Amino acid sequence: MPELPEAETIRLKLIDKIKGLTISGLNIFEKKQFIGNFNRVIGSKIADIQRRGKILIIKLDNTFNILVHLKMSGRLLFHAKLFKPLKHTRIIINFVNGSFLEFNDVRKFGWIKIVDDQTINDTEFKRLGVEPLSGEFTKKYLKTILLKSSKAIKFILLDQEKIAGIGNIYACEVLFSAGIRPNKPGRNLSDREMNSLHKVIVSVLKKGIVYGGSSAKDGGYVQPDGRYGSYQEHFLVYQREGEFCINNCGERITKIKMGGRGTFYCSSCQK
DNA sequence: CTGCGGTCCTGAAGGC
DNA sequence: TGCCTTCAGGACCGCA
Repeated sequence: MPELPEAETIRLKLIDKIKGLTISGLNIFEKKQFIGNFNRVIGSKIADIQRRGKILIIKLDNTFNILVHLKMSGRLLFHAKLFKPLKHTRIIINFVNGSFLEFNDVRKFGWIKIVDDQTINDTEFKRLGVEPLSGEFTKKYLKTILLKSSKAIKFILLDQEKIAGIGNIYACEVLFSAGIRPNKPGRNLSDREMNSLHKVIVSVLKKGIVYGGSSAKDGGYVQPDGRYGSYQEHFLVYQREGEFCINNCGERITKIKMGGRGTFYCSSCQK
């Protein structure tokens, strides 16, 4: 499912393809997934693509932005020409040069929103926490949010109001790399564990970007050209239930449910 | 305020 | 073969 590394990969791969293109029109096949006034974007040019957490921000040359959240099964695909809508194509953004951007989403959880700059600053991102790959995400910040919460560390990592961009896959991978049990209360982490956690949040997310994101077994994520990411080949615990831990501790990977989400960890290496 | 569980949605997979 | 159940899960909503 698209988390920060997947959204960032899409941003990096899409920017050269669509920057400078003029929008000629939109096809909206699933109304519930489109929010805002599409007239605001017709005739405007793509100025830039940015990202906030898991949300892509396609900035236009006026004061408007196209926000995209892919949720679990969303895909953003670029087609140079002659694109025919597929079964799960929900929205198409057409460019005057004949190319298209396709928003495809099997489960219909994702959305596209048209918002102006003011709305972005005042409401849209107001409740999002710090960017984990920015200078704002310091050890001090992490320690502060952890010490304030008695919630399980995994829930804190998934809380977009604290840190923006971590989803279920990267939360599992981060906690394994930090040697911390997913259900350990945030405020019970030792100073050493907090330092380790800070370090691996950054390194695991960066690694996800290097590998072009993760196209997990059940996931819908692909890059804008339709190709898979390869981070799933480097999963240490996610979807590895019953397999031996890579640390050769002799233990097998355990799967539990936390908040209805699959949670994978090594009961020997994660304390 | 917190925390918990239901909801949305579809297709794949498993059970009988 | 075919039908039914379960599972995947981010964000939001309502309730205790």
